[in-house]
Order: sequence, then C-alpha cells, then structure tokens
Amino acid sequence: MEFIFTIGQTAKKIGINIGAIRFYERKGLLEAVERDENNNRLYSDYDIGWLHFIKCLRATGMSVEEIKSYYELVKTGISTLPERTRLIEDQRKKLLEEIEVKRVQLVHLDEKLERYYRGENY
Amino acid sequence: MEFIFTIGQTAKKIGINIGAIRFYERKGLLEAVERDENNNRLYSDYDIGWLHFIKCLRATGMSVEEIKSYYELVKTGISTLPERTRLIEDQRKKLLEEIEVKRVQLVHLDEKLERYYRGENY
DNA sequence: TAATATGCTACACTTAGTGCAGGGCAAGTC
DNA sequence: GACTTGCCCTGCACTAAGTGTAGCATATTA
Repeated sequence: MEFIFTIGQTAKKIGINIGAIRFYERKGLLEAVERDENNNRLYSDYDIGWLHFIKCLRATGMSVEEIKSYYELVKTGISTLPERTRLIEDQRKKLLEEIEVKRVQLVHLDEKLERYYRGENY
Repeated sequence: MEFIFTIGQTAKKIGINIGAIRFYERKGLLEAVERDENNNRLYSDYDIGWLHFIKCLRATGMSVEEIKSYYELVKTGISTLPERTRLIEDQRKKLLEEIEVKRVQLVHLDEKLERYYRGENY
C-alpha cells in the first residue's frame, strides 16, 4: 500500500496542476516516481507530502531553482540541517518583506478608494 | 517646465527598470511620450505620477492587461469612476487574500523551523 | 463496439519583463 | 580632429514558471 495515487489524484489532493507536477519532476525537484505497467506515474504519501511542501515553498516566493538546491541538501542527509535551517530562515525573512510590501500597497489602494468615494477623478 | 526628465532619470526616480518603462509604453499602459530633437523620450511630472501608480498596481498583483483596461477607463473620463472604483475594490480584495496566503505560509515556515531547531530532520 | 476518462510525450505559447547587439548623438579630453 | 564616455534608440533573444494543445495509448463503462 505504498504507491497508490495517480498523477490526477495527486494533483487534486494538493491543489496543483498536473502539468506543474510533471514540470517539477523535469526540473529535478522530485525524483522520477514509480510507474505502473502502463507507464503511468504513481505517487506515495511521501511523494505527496514533499509535493505539498514544494507548493508551500513556492507560495513563499522561493524559486524552483532554490527549492532544487534545498532538495539536494535534504537528500544529502542530516549533516545539512544547519544549511537548510539557514535557507528557510532566509526565505522567512523574504516572505516577511513581501507581506510588508503588500501591506503598503494596500494602504495606497485604500487612499485611492477614499478619493474615489469622495467623487474625485484621480 | 513640463517635460523635464529623461527615461533614465525617470526610471531612477520611480525605482523601476528603463526596459520596463518602454515595455509599458509598448503595451499601451502609457501614451507615447514626447521626444526631444534626438528622439529621446521625455517625461513630465504627470507621466511620472502615472508610472508610479502603475508600479503600485503591479505590486498589488494587478496584471499589465488589467492596468491597461483601467487606463482606458481613466482616459474616457469621470463617467467611468464607478467602474474604476469597482476595479480597485476587486484588486484590494485580491491583495488581502494574497496577504492572507503569505501569512499562512509564514506559519508553515515557522513550524518547519521549530522542528529544525529541535534537531528533527523533517 | 463505441464513447469517455485518464494518462503519456513533445512542443508551442504565455506573462512580465531583462539583457544584448548594433547604432546615434553630445560632451569632455588628448 | 579623433577618441572615449555616457546616455539614448530599436529590435531581437532569452528567462521563469508554468499552461495548453496535439497526437497517441490504455482502461472503464454504456
């Protein structure tokens, strides 16, 4: 009961496009998974967990290239834990900055709306 | 004293790439600006203000295509104020959602870091 | 037996730019 | 006068991170 999900089921479970999964595989973010007798990909719970985390990292703004580097570290083992920690910390910092930028833009939109609500044209 | 800035000065003022400005012009987000006798673009304070707002809208995640539609409405005049208000309101909503997504991802990163700090490999 | 659903690969296309090649023009300098 | 530097021009190629499509295979279901 290890490899149980087709790519379609996997994509649905994670909330990601089938093409994106294949794309990540091509880019090396993902080991080439097992195939059934018809050459169809099969995903285990473990694969799905990792894909889920890929989605999470992408949502934080980490690039595919960076995720790949991170994945290489994961594969190397526990010795890379400090470096991985640093990578995630960096990403956390970038994410905080992005949120801050978005918040500033929110204020700008609110100011614009205020003017529009007062009937001003600009 | 109306057209005073070269494209380089303008880009610096706004904090945007020269190529991006030309790109926006090509896409119709911007009227083709005045040129000097050597065919170099010249930007007025008004142009710079609008470019600044383009940058702001882009930072909220509004697409170039949508900004173009918005610009068409601006050009049409005061009669489009309700529609423009709706567009900005929609964008505000999307932006709030994006901020929320980022915040959720921040929590995920923090959880990951917590595990890493405890020496766990995953 | 035929229609429907799902999967495969390979390739083209998209968005929002960035970077580069090849050239023009003006100012400063040797 | 020639040369270098610095800005600008156009047009084209390239990038990231996918998405969409064509053409094909296989499996289930009516």
